[in-house]
Amino acid sequence: MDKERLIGFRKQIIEKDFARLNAMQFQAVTTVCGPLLILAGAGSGKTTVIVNRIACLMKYGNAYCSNKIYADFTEDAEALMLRYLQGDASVYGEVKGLLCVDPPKPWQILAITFTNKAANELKERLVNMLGEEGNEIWASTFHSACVRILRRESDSIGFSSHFTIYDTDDSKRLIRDCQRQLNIDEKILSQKTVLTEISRAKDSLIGPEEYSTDGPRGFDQKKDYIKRIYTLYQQMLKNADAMDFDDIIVNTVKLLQDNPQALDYYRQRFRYIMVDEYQDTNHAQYVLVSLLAGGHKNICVVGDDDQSIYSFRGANIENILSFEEQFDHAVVIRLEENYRSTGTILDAANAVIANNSERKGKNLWTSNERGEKIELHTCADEAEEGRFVADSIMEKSAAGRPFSDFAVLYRTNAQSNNIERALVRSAIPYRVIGGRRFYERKEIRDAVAYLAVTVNHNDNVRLRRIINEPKRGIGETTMNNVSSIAAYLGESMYSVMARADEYSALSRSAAKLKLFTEMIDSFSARLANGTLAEGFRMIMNESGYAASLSQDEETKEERLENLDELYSTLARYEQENGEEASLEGFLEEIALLSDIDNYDDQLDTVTLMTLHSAKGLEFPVVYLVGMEDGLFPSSKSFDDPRALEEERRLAYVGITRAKELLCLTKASARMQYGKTTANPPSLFLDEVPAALIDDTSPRVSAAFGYRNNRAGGAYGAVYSAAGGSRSYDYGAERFKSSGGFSADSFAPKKTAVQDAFYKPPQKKESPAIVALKAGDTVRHKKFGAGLVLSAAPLGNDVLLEVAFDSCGTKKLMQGMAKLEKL
DNA sequence: CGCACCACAATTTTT
DNA sequence: TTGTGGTGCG
Repeated sequence: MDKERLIGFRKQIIEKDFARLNAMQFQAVTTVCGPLLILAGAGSGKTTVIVNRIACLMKYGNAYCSNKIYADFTEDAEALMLRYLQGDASVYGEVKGLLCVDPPKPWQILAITFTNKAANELKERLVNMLGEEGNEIWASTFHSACVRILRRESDSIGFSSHFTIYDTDDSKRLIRDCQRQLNIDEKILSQKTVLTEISRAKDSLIGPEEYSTDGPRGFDQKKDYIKRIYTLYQQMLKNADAMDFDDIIVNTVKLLQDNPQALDYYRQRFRYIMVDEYQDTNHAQYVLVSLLAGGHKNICVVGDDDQSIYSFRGANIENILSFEEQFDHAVVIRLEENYRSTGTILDAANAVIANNSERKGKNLWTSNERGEKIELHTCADEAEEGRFVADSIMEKSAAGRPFSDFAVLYRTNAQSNNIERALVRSAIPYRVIGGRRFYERKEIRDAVAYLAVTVNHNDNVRLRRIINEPKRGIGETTMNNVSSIAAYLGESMYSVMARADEYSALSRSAAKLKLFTEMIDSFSARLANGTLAEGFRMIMNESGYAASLSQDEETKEERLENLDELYSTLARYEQENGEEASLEGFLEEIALLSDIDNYDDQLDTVTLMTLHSAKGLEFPVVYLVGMEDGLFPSSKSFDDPRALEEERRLAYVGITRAKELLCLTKASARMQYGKTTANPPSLFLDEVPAALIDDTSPRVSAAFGYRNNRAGGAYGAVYSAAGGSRSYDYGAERFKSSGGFSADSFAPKKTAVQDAFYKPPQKKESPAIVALKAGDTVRHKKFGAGLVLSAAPLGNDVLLEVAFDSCGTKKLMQGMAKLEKL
């Protein structure tokens, strides 16, 4: 009937449905046809837009930008629409046909993020909004989406469907093996160089054959070496039925390029594609996205060129800068209203980033209040910097902020040390994200290697890793012999080991080798009998690995606890996946897992992490420490303007993490690599308008140094008495998994039967908090005896002020401090 | 083959 | 300062 009226109604209904969005967000949500670039400034509600855009697609298809109508527009229909418009949701089922134009099935939507955490959050929000249908949307990382595709299409790419994924550490080992096999000295060419060079080549979709040996001045010997290593490396991966992270993308691209049916299938399948953090994509990922979007052309990318901080890893900022040239008829929408930070913080961020030239240009604004000035504090050295931060946190926490409000961000992981030390002294609960990650720990990698070899006997890198761990008297030479024989016969190392007695070169260790493969065989065979977690326990016990860990008194507790953690992760995985659970599946999941994925914002602790890890997060109070030239910006960026711009983007990321308060600190002198250096103030400090800064540094010229104004400097004086305690383990203690994987039960009795060894972890009860009041005397593990001056309840804990005989008055959280009442 | 000792290097790292 | 990896001896 009246087409215009129907379309008008439709638009009104959609507008009402998304009325919570601002104008730009609304546009971004409803522009669903064709290429779209959403430039989303920090804190501009990017995730909200992504979630709502998908919801909009599911509910209305492309109704907002289409004139199609699939139903008769009767008077009844008009009445229904009116009712719906007035808020009567019960008629949705009846009006749906009128509102919706070609809605996609949930599995036709592909939403790509960079971290598992982001993917899971997205999924969760989609399920909240759309119900169970949300679960069927492909919301995943580049890597897991590609793995899914590759496993399905494994026949056509020459891998098995259960190929192994090698992470950076595995890759490094393999590179080392290749280098040794080719007799290329690591002094001439470091593994690191080779690895980044190969990775860079893969990012650019350059295979070993095409890899050029030409440098700027013709033939380049190093490049020739790299080409040879690259070739062998790929061969070895293939033999091990393994792919590294880059291969996962590269092989998917290859599959789509070489296999028209596959390309066609996935183009049909993914009608709508969204890519988050587009500024971080590399060339291979760009090609992948273009291939997939080549059919429907419904490609929406979201990103912020000002937050591109991963170019050192191959991210290509050009992808986002020239999106409009790469995708015809692309629409660009800018989200510039910031909902996160105070005006002051935002002004600072804008002022800093304005110094960059390689950018799309964008000006964030906010209607939030101005807020407080940005605090700048100069400290004498890094220890004082830590104390300043700890003290400031203590003060604000006493005023009622939970510890989870605070984040301390730094340029390099090494900087966490001083901060940790100071936080421990004040008994402030904290956790460090990144640094040495859980899955990078030796015992975890070993344990995982056992599982990997049990599942895939051809996993040579992992096989070599555990063959002599614990000691089985099988060394490098033996394994090299095995490897040569295997290469010569074209068989796997594992099968050569299983028949070791047939080869004279292996005669001396044949028995040991056979014993090992028989053990692994028996693991594989028995794995089907019980739960995976039990299987893990069995493997750890019978391989002797768990027992070997308990040999070292120094480290056994922590390491066994880490095994506990892995056991729990496996048990949890099993619980979540039920029938579907498999060891292969578990290994894949953890191969694609990162540290930030485990970041739990529910815990009431201060968070310490690098600026890089902080991207995507926000905190009410942010400390940006080490604002010094040479540290941040890093000295390595001094002679490269592009690198310096990336550092500046990093500063921008850091500043925009803060919601309410931002505090910048620097130290006049800092111990780096065992030497004390004096770094000038960071270039970026000058770029923040002075009017936004409140400088609380001690009022003596920093040039005179720490010694000269010790007496006058507030912190120098207060803290000079606080020396002493070197150990700083109890702050972290709280975050170790507790109890269960009892160290004692791992006593090295190798013959005893398994069961006694590896007990699944159990929760330890937290010690009851004894009521303390002013006047009580207490004993502290490190500080000794002291008198309680005050006790004030704070959250679930009690803030104590204690005068210690040995080191003066300290503020402590009772729950953290393990005090003994005397 | 295993262990002890010394040399050396050392941003950032979503997968 | 920290951690890793190579070398050389028993």
